[in-house]
Amino acid sequence: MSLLQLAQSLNLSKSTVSRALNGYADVSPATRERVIKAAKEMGYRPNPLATRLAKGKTHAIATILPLSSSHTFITPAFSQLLAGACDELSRYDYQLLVSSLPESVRELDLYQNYIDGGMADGLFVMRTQKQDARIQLLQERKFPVICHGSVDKNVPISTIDTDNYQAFYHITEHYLQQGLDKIALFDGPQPLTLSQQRCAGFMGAMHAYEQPMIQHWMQYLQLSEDAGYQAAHNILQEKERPQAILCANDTMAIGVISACKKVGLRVGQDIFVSGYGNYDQGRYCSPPLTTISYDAYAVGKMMASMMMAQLSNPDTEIQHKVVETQLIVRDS
Amino acid sequence: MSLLQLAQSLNLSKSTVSRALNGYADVSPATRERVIKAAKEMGYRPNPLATRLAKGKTHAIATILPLSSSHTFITPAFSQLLAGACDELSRYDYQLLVSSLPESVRELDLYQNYIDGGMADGLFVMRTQKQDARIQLLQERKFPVICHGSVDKNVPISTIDTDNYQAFYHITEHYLQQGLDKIALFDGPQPLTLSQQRCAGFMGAMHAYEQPMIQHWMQYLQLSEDAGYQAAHNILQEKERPQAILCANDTMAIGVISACKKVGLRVGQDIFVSGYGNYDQGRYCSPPLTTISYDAYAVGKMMASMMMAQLSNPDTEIQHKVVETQLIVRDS
DNA sequence: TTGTAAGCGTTATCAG
DNA sequence: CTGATAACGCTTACAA
Repeated sequence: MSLLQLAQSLNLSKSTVSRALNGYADVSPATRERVIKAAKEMGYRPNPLATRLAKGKTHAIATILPLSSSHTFITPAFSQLLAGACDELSRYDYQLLVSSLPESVRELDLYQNYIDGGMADGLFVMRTQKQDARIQLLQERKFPVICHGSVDKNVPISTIDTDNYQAFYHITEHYLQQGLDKIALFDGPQPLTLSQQRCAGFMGAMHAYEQPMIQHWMQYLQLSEDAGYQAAHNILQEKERPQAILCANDTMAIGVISACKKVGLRVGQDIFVSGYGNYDQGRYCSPPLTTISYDAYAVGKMMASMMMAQLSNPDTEIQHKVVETQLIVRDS
Repeated sequence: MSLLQLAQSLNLSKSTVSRALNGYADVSPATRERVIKAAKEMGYRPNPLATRLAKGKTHAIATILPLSSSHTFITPAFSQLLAGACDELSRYDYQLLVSSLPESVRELDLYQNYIDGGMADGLFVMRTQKQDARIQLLQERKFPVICHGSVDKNVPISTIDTDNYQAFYHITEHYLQQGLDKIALFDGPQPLTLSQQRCAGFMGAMHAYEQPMIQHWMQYLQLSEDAGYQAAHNILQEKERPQAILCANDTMAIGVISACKKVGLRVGQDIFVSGYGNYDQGRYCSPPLTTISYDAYAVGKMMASMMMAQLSNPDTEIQHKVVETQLIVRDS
């Protein structure tokens, strides 16, 4: 059932029917009613492909999964974020296009594809980096983007992120106030802006409390259990060991806890460990993990609505949203 | 840069250029080479919307997230599955369309939308039910579908699922062989085919070992921690209590373990608990959870390739793939 | 208020 | 082998 068929069955032209259906003003109430009624009866559905071709909009926002080759898959936080984005987009009749990065494809090529491929009206970029080639590319081409993670001040792209600095300042302070001042930081991969902010938060607190920092206790690691295990295992061999280890996410913290147990330390007594993200795995590990929590679903929704705002009005002001985090103190 | 522009710059017609680019035979090698070279130089990219409109194919497969209103979000298994599907689809230049079910929308309406909305060439249906209205709808309209979960024998739709019967037969047998014969089954929601198969597997083993089953120890529950906790808490009040509780997934099992601890039972000694899915949360809970594992990423890939097969040839035989599971015995 | 006709960027059918 | 020309189904000036 196409627009043409519907129009013919009503003895009207395609344009009139189109206008009636799309709520344009210049169509008589009587006609409009007739059209709408017929459309409903005959079960007419506009072909979205045709609409989009005509309008030059795809009504889709794409995001590239940070996964699969590394076999780490989606973190719980990311899947909540996806759900939030999905829900919000659907309110605007937009779709979420999820694509993965196949082994054989270079990441930038995939972005390039989206830029001049016309498959999406905008892109969500996750986990920004300090000198992010993706951002640079997208911005040069003026492709609509919302980032999860910061970008350079002079780059006119809207972003959203948790308050990484504040979160790590806070948790550092938490341990310091308990008299634990020998603290290690197992940060995320160095290029990520979130890692740098967390590091800054940690150092900020250490400075404020006039605590010395031990260089090789501050490490940039992969966000994996294994990386956490290895690094902790190494450090804990030394004569002097930290009283607390702050990890960049819960997964890494789980690995650190294993290493602590391995060398006979009681987590929550001899040594303390914290994570980030408030994943299930941390809630149920032993001892339950002290962590930093935030509402990833809400972040996803926000990314979607920021995107919609930008698409509907390209002059929308750039904004950098900062999301509150919450320290969840458990037994670790 | 459109096809027309490219053609003009080469003094050729659109059709010739199109044919050259799409690898049709009836174009001279010289021309083809010239066209391909120019296309590359000028950075020509076909507009996918136009291609799809002309071809009548969207090159997208949709799936509807089982989530968000319930705020349970995506299970780890499901996100791995998504990643697998995504990866495989991309090899065929297909996209994965992820949509959620907004609060205000009826599930069937959303499916209806996909059927006559022309937004996707096929649909992945997850967690089939016994009398599944979605399946019925899709099948009536002959919409291409691959199901995760069984369907009625006479319904001509391809499916893939883990071997639920076998898995639960096996784990039941595992406990029985250890002399634990008072076993409870906390199954998933009754309408799900997977619940019924697991129940059958459990009963099969109990029969084979000539063990009586206790009716009210066999319950259909939500796949949530809370449901597990409540149900276990109730049952454990009674004078006679089970020696083992088989749960429909790891999340539920976590709840059951909490309840056991609450009433002072030592899991792994006084009572045993198992899950399904091999989620992280089970690997790290205390004691580590005995569970049933399978390769969800591979399942996703398979669903994608089954879909591709069906789309490329509608006469492809219906198949029902069964995926092996693996019993992972830990301390619970 | 309605209709005509020209796009949107491809593919596909037929002549030549 | 190549080129018109008509789809695909919709939107949108511009006329009437």
